[in-house]
Amino acid sequence: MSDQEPVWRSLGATPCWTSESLREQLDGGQAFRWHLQPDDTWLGYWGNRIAQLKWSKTSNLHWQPTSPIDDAFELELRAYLALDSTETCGLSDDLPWLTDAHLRRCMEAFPSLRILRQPFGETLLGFLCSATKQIVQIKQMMALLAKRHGTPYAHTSLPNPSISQVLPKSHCHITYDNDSNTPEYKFFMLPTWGQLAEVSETELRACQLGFRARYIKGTADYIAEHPGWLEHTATLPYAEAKEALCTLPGVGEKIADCVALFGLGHQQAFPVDTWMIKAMQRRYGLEGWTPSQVAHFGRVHFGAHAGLAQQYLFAWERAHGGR
DNA sequence: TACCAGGTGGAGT
DNA sequence: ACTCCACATGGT
Repeated sequence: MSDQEPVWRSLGATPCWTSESLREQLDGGQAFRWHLQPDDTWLGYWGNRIAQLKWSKTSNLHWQPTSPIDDAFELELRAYLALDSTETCGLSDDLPWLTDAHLRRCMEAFPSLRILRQPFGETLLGFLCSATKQIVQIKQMMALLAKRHGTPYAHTSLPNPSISQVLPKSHCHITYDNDSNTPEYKFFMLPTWGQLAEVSETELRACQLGFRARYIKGTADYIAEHPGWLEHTATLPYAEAKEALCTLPGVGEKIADCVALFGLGHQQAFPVDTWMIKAMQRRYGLEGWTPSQVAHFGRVHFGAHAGLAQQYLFAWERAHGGR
């Protein structure tokens, strides 16, 4: 299987996509489990899936599974990437770009940017790790948590063997067959909250979590003591889900909004981090506003899809640094 | 070397 | 209610 010619499957026409939009969607702070490979393909993990994505101007977006394909895989990928959402060429009618010149500029810079639909539990884990950390470091924490405390995927090879040569050792476990000396790779899912409850805080700290280890341990214990909490919270409307999330240790308004938006699909959530404070100062004149006030402004000004607007502003601000 | 990173919780006004 | 600060660690 490992020396088989890879077969790329088309995901169909995706208007106005760019490689920058795809990078921003996969690796711009929504998810922490997508890795750009030297051959310009993306390797990503979510739930019990691993997939590779490839974009080019001529052939648009293609993918290949890395586990045996089943009928549900492509549908799950399309749902995860929100390919069926209604944005066309970035100028979604859901957002007030007609009357907001800065928003329009951001949307034109990242056409077709979308909000991922990630599994709830792993979104919660990712953003519990996110406090005062850079995205590259959060990705490293996720990789370590998966490798040390997650469940290995059943298969041991990738369809594209060239990628295997350069995978960071922190992402996978490599063994060599005794006779042929061919490498075999093990890849790992993130630990579930049930699995995390069995891990000591000391072991968590060893995954470079720092003070966040206490929050993750506390959250794992809370969920273990409240069976069905995840499933129930996933059924709640935005305000109630956010309130429930904020009862967890280490989850305040910002992380609750990130989890509500990226993990529960609540499009009106408007997470406010340090970048968003800067953006709203510079671009909207909100000097001296508290994060809570900025979040309220965002939901009112941008409306039902405030979360998508927030992601455009976030992408723009990071791309333009101090300027 | 400082300063910053997709913050939160607790203590002291 | 608001301000200040500890909390760990690595990137720039």
